[in-house]
Amino acid sequence: MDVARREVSEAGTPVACRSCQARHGVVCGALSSSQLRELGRHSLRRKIDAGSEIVAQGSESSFYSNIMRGVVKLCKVMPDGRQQIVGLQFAPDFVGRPFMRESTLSAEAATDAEICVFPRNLLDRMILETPKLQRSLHGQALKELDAAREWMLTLGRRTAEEKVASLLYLIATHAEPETATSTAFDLPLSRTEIADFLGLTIETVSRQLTRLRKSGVIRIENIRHIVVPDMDELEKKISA
Amino acid sequence: MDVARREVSEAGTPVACRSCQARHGVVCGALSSSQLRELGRHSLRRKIDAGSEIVAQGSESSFYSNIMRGVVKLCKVMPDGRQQIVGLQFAPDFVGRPFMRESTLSAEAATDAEICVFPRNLLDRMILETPKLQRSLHGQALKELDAAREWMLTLGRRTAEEKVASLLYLIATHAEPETATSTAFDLPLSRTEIADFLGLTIETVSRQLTRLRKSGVIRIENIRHIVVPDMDELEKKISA
DNA sequence: CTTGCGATTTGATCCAGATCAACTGTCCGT
DNA sequence: ACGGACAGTTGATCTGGATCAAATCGCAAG
Repeated sequence: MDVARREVSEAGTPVACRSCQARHGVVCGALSSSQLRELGRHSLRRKIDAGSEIVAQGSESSFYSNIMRGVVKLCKVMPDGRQQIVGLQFAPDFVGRPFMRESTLSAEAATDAEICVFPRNLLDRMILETPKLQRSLHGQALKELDAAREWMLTLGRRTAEEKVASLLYLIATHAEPETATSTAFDLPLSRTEIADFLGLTIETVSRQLTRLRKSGVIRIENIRHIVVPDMDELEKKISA
Repeated sequence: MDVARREVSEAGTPVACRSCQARHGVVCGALSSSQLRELGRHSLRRKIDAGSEIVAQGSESSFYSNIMRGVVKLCKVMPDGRQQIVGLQFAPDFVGRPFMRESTLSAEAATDAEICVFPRNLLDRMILETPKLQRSLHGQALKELDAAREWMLTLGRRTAEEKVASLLYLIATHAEPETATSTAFDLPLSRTEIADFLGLTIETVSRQLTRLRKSGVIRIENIRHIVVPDMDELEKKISA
């Protein structure tokens, strides 16, 4: 038994995979102690710089991960370069597409992040053996599906101002308490990324942001930090 | 044993739920004979007219269904009436949202359809008891998630012409062989529904359709029937 | 402190798609 | 055959957001 693992067990915390340790994600929470130990033996905690790719679109990835800290964006790009962010993931979400070899999208760290990486083969086997894990991942897939469909409404039918308000609301709601209260938070995305998430250009994102600022719904403390004095006012801007 | 069920067993086909019979969906294919018999005892085959609602947005539905025939559209509507279709489902897809009481979207028959309806409680129990079923539904959820994200790219980044071409391609690819070859098919959606799926107005849908017709990519045999002489040409219009 | 460079904001103009308004089927029921 | 009610098409015009073009900000390197 190596040092890192012994430390965890001896500390009295539940035996966890070596790299996730106490911070259980969608995966670790559904495993038995022995599975956790086995997964831990083959997993690796990795720091990822903002902007670097975790999985490339069209590639065959041989691993899955759990987000331990930070924000991950899921992107699709067209051959001519047009880009659409199709999802944001926060700790402790699972990143990967079970039951499919090739990824149809890329996963990229939006902020500096830490992820727990484990081998695809091993987890695929565990999913088959562990109904509770299957259930857990099924649950996350359904949650992501709900979010994707909600965003389809935003993309297809909301105005630019409503789109920007929707994004701010999403971030305010999902950002980690460490970096945010419900009324102030750091934007994990650049203006370009916001535009690619909302199906807009950076110019209209910028304009709508100053519009919301001038109407008193938000304060822009600095380029990445937003204060929302009254969440109800923000919610009204979404008109839903 | 009632007549309908005896007929099925005696015909030598695998014992199936009474109403689905030989046409197994995502659910029936994953159950044991005895489960199939139990589910069959509590399920009901229903004919649904085009346009009528299967599940209402915001309601607590006490049943799930399997599509046996026809096309079902999943809709979201905003308080002011703006509407977005967030998915199309074809036989033998499963309709419902496991693990959640209240539906965040409505499911409505786009064409005349037949569905196999079964009680929520019973299926929820079976999911818990039957890893294979969980796996099957997990698979469908992931498939829908992929489709939703692909459509997010369409909604956010494609032009009106590309959107309409994307829709035609989707229908050509998914329509049932009975009503379609790869190059000719019936549209399961009205112009209004197409507009609500693509985030456009009916007028631009109509204009882009005649544009595609005039450029020779499609023929409009009648308002609901499309012929695609060369699928590659259609695919080019999607630019992806 | 200055310079340089990428990110953001702001301004001026353009245009794809929305809106408004006829017009044309098509399919009823009488 | 006729009329009326929809569903779809086509045309004219308008506009929200895109595009093009400068500022301005922020910040790291010298």
